[in-house]
Amino acid sequence: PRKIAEILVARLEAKASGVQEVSVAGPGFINMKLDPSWLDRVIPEVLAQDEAYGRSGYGAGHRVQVEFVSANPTGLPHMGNARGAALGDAIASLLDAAGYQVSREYYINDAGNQIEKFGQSLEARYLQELGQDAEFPEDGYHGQDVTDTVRGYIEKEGDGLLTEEPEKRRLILAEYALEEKLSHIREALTRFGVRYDNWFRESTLYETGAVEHTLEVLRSRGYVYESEGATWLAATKFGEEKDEVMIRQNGTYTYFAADIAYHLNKIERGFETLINVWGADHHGHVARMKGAMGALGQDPDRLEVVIMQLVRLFSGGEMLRMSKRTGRFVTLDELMDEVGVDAARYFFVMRSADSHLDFDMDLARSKTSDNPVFYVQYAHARVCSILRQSGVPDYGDGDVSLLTEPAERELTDRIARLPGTIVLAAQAREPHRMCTYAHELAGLFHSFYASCRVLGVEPELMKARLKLVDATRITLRNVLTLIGVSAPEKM
RNA sequence: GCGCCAGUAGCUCAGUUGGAUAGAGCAACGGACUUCUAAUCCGUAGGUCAGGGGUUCGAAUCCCUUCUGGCGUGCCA
Repeated sequence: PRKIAEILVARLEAKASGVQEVSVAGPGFINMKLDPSWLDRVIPEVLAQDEAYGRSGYGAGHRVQVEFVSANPTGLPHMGNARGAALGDAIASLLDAAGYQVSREYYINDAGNQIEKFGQSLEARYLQELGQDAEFPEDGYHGQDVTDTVRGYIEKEGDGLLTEEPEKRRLILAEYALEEKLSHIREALTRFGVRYDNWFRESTLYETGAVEHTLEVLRSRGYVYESEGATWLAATKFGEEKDEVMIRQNGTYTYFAADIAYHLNKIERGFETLINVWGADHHGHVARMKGAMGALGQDPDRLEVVIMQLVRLFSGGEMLRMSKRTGRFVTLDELMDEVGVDAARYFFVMRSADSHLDFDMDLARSKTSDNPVFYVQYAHARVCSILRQSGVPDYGDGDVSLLTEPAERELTDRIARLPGTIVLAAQAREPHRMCTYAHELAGLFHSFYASCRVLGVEPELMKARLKLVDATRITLRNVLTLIGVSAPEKM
């Protein structure tokens, strides 16, 4: 390889393209050293683009839908949902910045079995609250929030349901609770900084006949059969270990049947790529969902599922279990109260999705340097402080070629890498890379700060450095915005 | 049993898709505030990349295998 490299280098005419020097190194690498003036183009461009800096047209308007959180509206969003929210939103933002046309969606499971269970739980609490003897379903929702909801209902609507048909009673209570939960979920996610383009209700798939239609499509393609009183999907035909029930013996559709209809619906709405962010407890669903796409005659690769490993919550050195069933879990709201939105979002995005996340509440709660989000935010605050105190009304004519210190060059170099980093992170659907980038950029700025004074140096150099500082501000802010973390001007 | 994810410094984790001497943050140790925010910086120390085979010029990264932990393997969602 070295000899080949030498032959190539001898024939390269690099000077014309801004390359200062070409050399062979190591086992046969061809190193091209850019002309120092190459970096001088960076800062003016960043200042000119401002909020658009980092964005690119890489995705060429390709239509992508990101579906995330989609927590059952039978409870409040918990830590796992919070990770999904931070992750999904950041992935969507990354794709948007990389030039894709992105739509964020929340799938509301307002139909099916769990709603039935929800109704039973509500009914039991309702009766109990009104002094009746009612048995609480074993696999019901044990959370205190169910009782709270019921109390609120009684306060508003009274005890009229005592005389209602049980089935209708459950339906009324479930509908009431569903809307209440849903509005809490919206509020919590809004507070968390997440905005959805669409909230999609599972129930509409039944109302519009989409589920039946989907089943017909599958049937016509030879993937459906009847057995033991149930209707099955021949999943083994597309490589699954066993077939799956679509319609139960009791005539109701399974979650899987509705989910296939939902994904067909997404395709029909014109999304070219579908990205779902799911918890690890759903990973068994991935292969059969992709297989079902194929069975529908769609390209399975259009569906991508980002699986995130579960969150373990530690407080006071003790691990807390999270379960809606037992009702013992930390809600997204409680998390935001405890550690704030910025720390929470940074913590969730910081780690790659396929690592387990041990969320240390005590650490996130602490406002000390142990907390990595402060390191990055502090860099931004320092930047703003310099700009605020500079007293220089206009440094637009600053000459950035005066920036020759190693710390200045390294900082500029890293600033220049934002657009490429965003594209790579978007391609890989890995927003944690942006945290790594932000942390490195902040570190380079802190080093620069320690070795190069800005204010009070001779005027021409000061103006050049103010430009660099301003470009750092823009870059830090744009990265933080991308992951949903604020960029404070003072700390 | 089978499948997915993980195993990298004392701890928590990165590692740009197979490249050059494996990097950060905490924790430890030693330095730096008359000057733009010390929530910072500079330095020192810390490694059998879980173990073992293999692929090749070259492996933390790919393949096989063993071990450990988590999750899944429902006519639940």
